[in-house]
Amino acid sequence: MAYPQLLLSNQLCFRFYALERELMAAYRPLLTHLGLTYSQYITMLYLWEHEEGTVGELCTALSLDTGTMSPLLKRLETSGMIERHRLPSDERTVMVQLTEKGRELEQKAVSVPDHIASCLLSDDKSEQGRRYQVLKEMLDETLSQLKKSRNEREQGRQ
Amino acid sequence: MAYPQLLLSNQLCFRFYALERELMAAYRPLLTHLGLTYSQYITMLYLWEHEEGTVGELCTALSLDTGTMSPLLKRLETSGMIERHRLPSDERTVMVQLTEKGRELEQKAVSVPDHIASCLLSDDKSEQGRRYQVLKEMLDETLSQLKKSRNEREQGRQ
DNA sequence: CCTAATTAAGTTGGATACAATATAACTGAA
DNA sequence: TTCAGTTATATTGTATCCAACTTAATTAGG
Repeated sequence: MAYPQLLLSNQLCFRFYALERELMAAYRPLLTHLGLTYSQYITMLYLWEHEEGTVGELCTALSLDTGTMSPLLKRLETSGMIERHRLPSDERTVMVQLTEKGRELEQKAVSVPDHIASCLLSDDKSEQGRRYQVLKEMLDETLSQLKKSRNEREQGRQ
Repeated sequence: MAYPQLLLSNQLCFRFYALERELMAAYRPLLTHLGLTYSQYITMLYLWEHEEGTVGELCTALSLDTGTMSPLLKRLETSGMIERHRLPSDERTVMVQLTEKGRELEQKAVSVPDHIASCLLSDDKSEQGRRYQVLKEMLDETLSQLKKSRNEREQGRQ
């Protein structure tokens, strides 16, 4: 091969790409049991934490586009987990709120993180907690660096 | 909040999810310039490395389903990057090969990894290489652990 | 030799993602 | 006051993803 930087096995990014899908595969059976997809699940995580939020706040918190969020919320509403109401003070803004059914789902979701953790951690549990923490920090750093690069890129285009 | 394990900010998985999409956003303008999406790009990476491969080999190498791969290859064929031929020795198997146009695209792709690296690394370049290596290893470990868990899960179901 | 099981790709259907566009509501400057 | 610009959300179009199913070809057991 003429270009070692083009080898799949050398690529950090392919690891992220593959890992993300493998993670989703780990979540899928657990979340299917709750009647959720992963993006619906993190939307519910936000709502369990904040009780309510506008579409814009959800988009910002989950780094998702309205083109993803709007139909997703429509499906969550159809399945009875949330309600949507336009604010009387500003009819453009849509407030998303948990229904009783949506609130109750939290109980069934409590075991999900532990189950996922057991898929992520090796049988040898020693040192795992610390590695977990180090990995978290590296991901945060990488993510903020990527966002910084994107901002600079988008500034440059204007 | 009653359940700290359900806080978005505590979740390792949400970091992976967000990071993967931020990475794709970094690739998008570069790859659009080549007329590729990310999954088409890694398909080309495989082919630049191996010159050819069956649909099954590509699915295995990229951890993708035929339901993703078949239409993707159809689009790469339409855009003139690859050709597909069924093997005379086994008419079920489809061999994917680079066209001349597909081969030539490699030259234009050479700069992509460096560009992405510059988005990933902070301005302070000291120690970055080592951290990069540590991160790679942690991702590999995590990925193989996830695959192991999935195998055990699928074994258990049979 | 023949059919049942297996294998390799392709297709279909549902749900993301995101760019680009549309729509409706709000804001502000002349 | 009015309308040009902005803002918040929704919609449309293209491309993934994956589960489930289909089709065609090969293999293997009787």
